[in-house]
Amino acid sequence: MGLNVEGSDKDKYEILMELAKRRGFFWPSFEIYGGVSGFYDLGPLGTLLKENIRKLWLEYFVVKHADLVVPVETPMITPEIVFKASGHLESFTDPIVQCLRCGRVFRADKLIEEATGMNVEGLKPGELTQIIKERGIKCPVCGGELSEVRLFNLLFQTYIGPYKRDIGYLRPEAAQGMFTSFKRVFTVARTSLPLGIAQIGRVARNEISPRQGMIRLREFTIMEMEFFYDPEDPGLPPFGKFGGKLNILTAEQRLKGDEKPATYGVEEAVREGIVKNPWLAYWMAVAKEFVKELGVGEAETFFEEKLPEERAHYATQTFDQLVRVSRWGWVEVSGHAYRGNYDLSQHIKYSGQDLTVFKGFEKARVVKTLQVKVNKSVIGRLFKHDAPKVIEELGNVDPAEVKRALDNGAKFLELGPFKVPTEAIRIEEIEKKITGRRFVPHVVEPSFGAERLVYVSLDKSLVREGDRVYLRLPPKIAPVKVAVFPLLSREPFRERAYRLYSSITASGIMAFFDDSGSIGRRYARADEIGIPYAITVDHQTLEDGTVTVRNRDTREQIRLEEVQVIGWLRKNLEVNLVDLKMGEVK
RNA sequence: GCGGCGGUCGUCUAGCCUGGUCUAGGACGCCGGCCCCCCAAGCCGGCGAUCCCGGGUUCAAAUCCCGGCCGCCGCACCA
Repeated sequence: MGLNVEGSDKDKYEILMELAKRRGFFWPSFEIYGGVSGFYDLGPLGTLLKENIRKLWLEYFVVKHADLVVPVETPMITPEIVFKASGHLESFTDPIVQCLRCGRVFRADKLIEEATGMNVEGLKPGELTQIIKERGIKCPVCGGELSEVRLFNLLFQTYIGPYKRDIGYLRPEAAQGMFTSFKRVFTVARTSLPLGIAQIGRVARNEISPRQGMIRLREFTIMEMEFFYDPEDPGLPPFGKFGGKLNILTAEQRLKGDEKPATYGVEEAVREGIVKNPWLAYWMAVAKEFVKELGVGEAETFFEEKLPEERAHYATQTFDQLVRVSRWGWVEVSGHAYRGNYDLSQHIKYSGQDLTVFKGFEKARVVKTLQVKVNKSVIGRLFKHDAPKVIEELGNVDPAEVKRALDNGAKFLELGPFKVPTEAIRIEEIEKKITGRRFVPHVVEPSFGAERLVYVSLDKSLVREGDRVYLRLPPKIAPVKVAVFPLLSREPFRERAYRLYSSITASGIMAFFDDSGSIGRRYARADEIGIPYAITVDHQTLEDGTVTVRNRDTREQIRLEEVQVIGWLRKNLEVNLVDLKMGEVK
C-alpha cells in the first residue's frame, strides 16, 4: 500500500494532496527554488481536468446560450487608465499600519473607527497617520507604537514598453476587458440586448498572505461573464431552460445570526425580492447546474448574499456560491454581482467614448419642446469677442425659464457677467421626433475560479473504500476517459489491445494503455486517476472479437464487440454518472 | 505580517531530544525480468535523497544555534 491509509484517519485533504502530487494533477510552483506561496503548477492530469472544466463552462455559459452570449479574449496586461476608471487603483487597496513592537498589521481605517468612532472612509494615508498620532492610538493587542499608514494595493504592477511612465497592471478580473471592448462586441453581435460577453483567462492578485493551497492563488484562471441588459426592459430569462431551486442565505438572515440557507424556486426568489434582479437569479441557477456536473450535490452548495461592507466597490448586490469541501469547509467557487451601470459609466467618463446603447421605440414619438432661438447678429454686435461664450451660455439655459422671463416682460437676461437683451432671443415651440432612447446597459456578472473548481471536483470525487482510494470523477470531466489493457502482457493480447487503444485515441477520445503488472494493479492505477472505463482484451477476444468494459465505480463488466467500443464510449461518456449518495465518502 | 508546529528518495516515513556507528534505514511506487493471472498476489534485479536554503558552533552536523523560504494551525488580511 503506497498510500498509508490503512487504519488511519488521515485527513482526506492530505490524501488528495499526496495523490495530486504523485499522479500529476498539481503541485506548488517553483519547488526547486523552495517555492513561492500562492502559485501552483498543473500537471498532465490537472491540465486535462481543467481543460475539461473550461469546456464544460463554455458549454453551459456560451454554447447553451448561443443566442445570448458570445466569447472574447482580451489581454492580461492592462494600461493604468483602465484601472483608474474601474476604481481598482483606488479601491483595490487597503490602508494598513503595523505595530512597531509586535509586528501585527491592521486595517488603519478600521482601527481608527473602532478607537474613536470617527468615520474616516476615503481619507488619505497621511491624514490617517495624523489622526493616529493626535489621538494617541496604540496597537490594540500589545499597546505598542504604530507605524505610518501606507496603502497596500493588490494589483501587480509592471511597465509597458521601455518608458517608466507607461504603467500597466496585471488584471485582477477579466471583466474590464469586456467593458473596454463592449462597443465593438456589441456591434459585432448585431447590436441587440441582452448580451453576455464571456471570457476565460488568467488574472493576478497580489494577495498579502495566500493560504489554503489551490484555493487561494496569486495567479489563476477566471471564467467570467458580463451580461448586459436594458434596465427598463430586461427581457425574461429562459427559466424553462435553467430554473429549479436555489439555496440562499440572505444578508438579512446573516445579520440576525442565522446560518441556515433557505430554499427558493428561482422565479420565487426574484418575485420575493431576495435576488433583486431576474438575470442575476437566472445565472445563479445556471451556475448551480454547472457546478452540479462537477460532482457537487444540491445540498452541498448555496448562495450567500454579501453584506454591504463585504461587497466590491462596483456592486450593489452580490452572492457568493459556496461549496463544502473536506478540509476548508465552505469555499467560494463563484461570485454573482449586480454591477449596475457602474463600469460602463466610468469608462464613458474616462475615455470620452459613447458606450451607450440606442434602442428604437416601436413607434416614433413626437414630443413638443421649447427651444431658445438666438439672433446671433445682435449678440455679435453687442458682445464682440465674448459673443461665442454668450451663445454657448444661451444653449445651456432652460427654455421654460427663459419663456417665463419673456412672458413677464423682462428686458434683459442675466447670464453671469452678461446682460443679454431679450430682443435677441425668442422662444419657439418645435416638434421633435424621438425614435428611441440611449442608455447605459446594466450588468450582472457570474464569475468562477477555475482552479478552485479543479480542486472541488477532486475533493468531491475522492472515495476511500478500505484500501481502495479512487476518484469518482464525472466522465465528462475525467482527464482520461478509458484505459485499455491486454489481460496478459504477451502476444497476441498486447498487439490486439494496442490496436484498439490506437483506434480510440485516433477517434479523439483520451485513452491510456497499460500492460505492466497484474490486471488488478492496472485497474487500481486507472481508478486512482478517475478513468471511468477500463477495457480488457482477453482470451475470448481472440475467439469472438469481444472485449470487457469495466465500470470504475461499480467494477461491473460487460462485453462489447471491439467495433462497437468507440460508439459505446461516445454515448456513455456523456452520461452524468455521479450519483451523490454513491459519492459519499466512507 | 505575527505566533506555534513542521520540512529526510516519486510518495509516506525512521533517525534528530542524547552530534561520530547515516557513503541516511524501511514501506509503497517506478523501471527491467520471471510469472500469464479479471480487481493493488508473488519472486529476482535496478533506479531513486542538494537530509528545504544560507550562515554559524564543532575535530565532526540530517541532528545543536541564527536567518530565510515553503507548508499547516491560530490571529490579521481577503473583489
